[in-house]
Amino acid sequence: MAVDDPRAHIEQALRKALRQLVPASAEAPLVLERPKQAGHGDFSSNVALQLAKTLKRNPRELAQAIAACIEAGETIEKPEVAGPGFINFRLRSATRSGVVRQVLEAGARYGRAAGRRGGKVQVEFVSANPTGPLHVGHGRQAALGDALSALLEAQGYEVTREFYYNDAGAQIEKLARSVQARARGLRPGDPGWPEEGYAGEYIEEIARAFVAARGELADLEAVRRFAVASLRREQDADLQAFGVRFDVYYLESSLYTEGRVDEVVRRWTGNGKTYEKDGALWLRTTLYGDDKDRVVRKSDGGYTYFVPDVAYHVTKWDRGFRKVINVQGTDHHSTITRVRAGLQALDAGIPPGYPDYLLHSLVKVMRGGAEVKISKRAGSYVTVRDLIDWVGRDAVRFFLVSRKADSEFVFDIDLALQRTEDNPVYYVQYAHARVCSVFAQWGGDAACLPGADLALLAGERETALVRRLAEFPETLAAAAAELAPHAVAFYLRSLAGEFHSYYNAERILVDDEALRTARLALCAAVRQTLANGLSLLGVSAPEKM
RNA sequence: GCGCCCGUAGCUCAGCGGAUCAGAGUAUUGGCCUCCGAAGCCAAGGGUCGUGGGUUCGAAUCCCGCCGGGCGCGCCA
Repeated sequence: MAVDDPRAHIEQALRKALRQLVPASAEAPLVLERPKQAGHGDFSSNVALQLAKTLKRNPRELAQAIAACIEAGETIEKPEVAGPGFINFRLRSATRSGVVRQVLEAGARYGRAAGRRGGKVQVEFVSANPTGPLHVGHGRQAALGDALSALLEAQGYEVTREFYYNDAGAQIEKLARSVQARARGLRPGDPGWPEEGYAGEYIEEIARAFVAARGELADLEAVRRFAVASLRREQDADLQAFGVRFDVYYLESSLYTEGRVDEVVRRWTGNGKTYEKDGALWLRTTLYGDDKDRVVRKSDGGYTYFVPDVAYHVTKWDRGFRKVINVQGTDHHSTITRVRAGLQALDAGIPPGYPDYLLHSLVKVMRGGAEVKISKRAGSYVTVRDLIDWVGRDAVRFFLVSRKADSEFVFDIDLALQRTEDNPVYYVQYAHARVCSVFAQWGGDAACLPGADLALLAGERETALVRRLAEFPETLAAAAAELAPHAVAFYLRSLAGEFHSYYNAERILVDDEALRTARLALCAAVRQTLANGLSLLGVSAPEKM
């Protein structure tokens, strides 16, 4: 019986060879890579290249010496030396295809880091002000944040998804005044229209609803409550339609009412980290890498926004989150240094790199060859709801998470509208539906699949598929560690592509029972892996399309 | 001006703590359904990896300069 973990097997063999040959360097770190080219085997080690310099030996000869120490067995073939000194390992086909059985046994758990405890993690994302509907930038954040959360859960973390609601402050004040003015019949730009008021149509809708509910227009506080409640409802409905749920909604106003903002300032001052200048209170953030000190309390007595921001992060720490990831737009990157500095200045033992950030570039929406400007204040922007209505939730989620977070995103509405079938999500979903269709056609009992003779899966395309399946767990681990959910989308694209090729080249439901069973087992493993990956991205895995 | 990020095929983008990548999709062109779903497959053309240096046995990948683009540089949030 071949081993279940070929990587560990090869590492052991390699380590043993090193101890024999170069005892002094035998404990050097071993990195086994997956060669990109199929001809280079299943695993590759560059250890000879790494050691060549310190040992002052020819890398290729060293590699050959190491390879000569490793014998072929039932798990691997005899390793080969290639290029400047790589040692390439090729698995026996039964070893390689053993992953099929692992997938079938693990089911929905395949790809997850079994038995690992990562501790508590909080992922904060979206955190939109309740001053308007969610725009496509929020959509990107929702897709990224939710996928990242799922990835971290798969790595054994206990994840809390959190939405920080700014329900206090000037933006909300502006919202209330805008609604009030609108209800009084004013339009944006009219004399008496509030400074930088919100001009979107939703303001008028809220104003009409407020009047219809017989609200007292002169009561600005009542208008504020009504407008905030109304927009929160709308945002919640949009998020629900997007398939994103939050565990905690944290209200900024509670930081004030619970005295947490004052407490932060007291501690800074008590630690001697503040000073008075020009009638304001300043924090010495330059002690922690900021390029200038920051105002804490303005000369008018109010706090600057970053104080509640720090107070909020203190609650994260106090709630026991030692790992926190904030998903935000790159336009917020300057706040990173400030928030971290504010936390440092508390002398509370919070590490300098706390919290982590996943920053994403803005989404540029193109329509009719022109950019649609995204701006809350302008009021004319594409909303998450628009995107969902146009191309469907699955396509929006997959698309928005298919790109590196820090690359600028061009979302072509016309393309999405006219050619939805070009969206890569359908390609992946189609592979899943195809497998389902094969099984429907077959109509047999899937219980026989785990007993399939997997050594029969030795064809070129079967080898490629099986290798790809084996990469899934490490792909997820890397994506989680690098905060890079897009890697999952690219992986699924590749897996689906290899399945489509296989499907077109080979018939699954052949007459030979043993071969048919083996191929069905492979298909079942592909289906399971596709479903697991899509699930992480919040995308459905349909049986029919 | 300063800081961070980004320049890879016509277009949209992967690859980037060196070596075993010049890559994917799309678009263009040509093939493949009497046979498990053609929303698919196979094949072809298409790029000095912005540019100029540097380090190395080896650079799309690391370092520096320049050019081009994005985002920040408030006693706004």
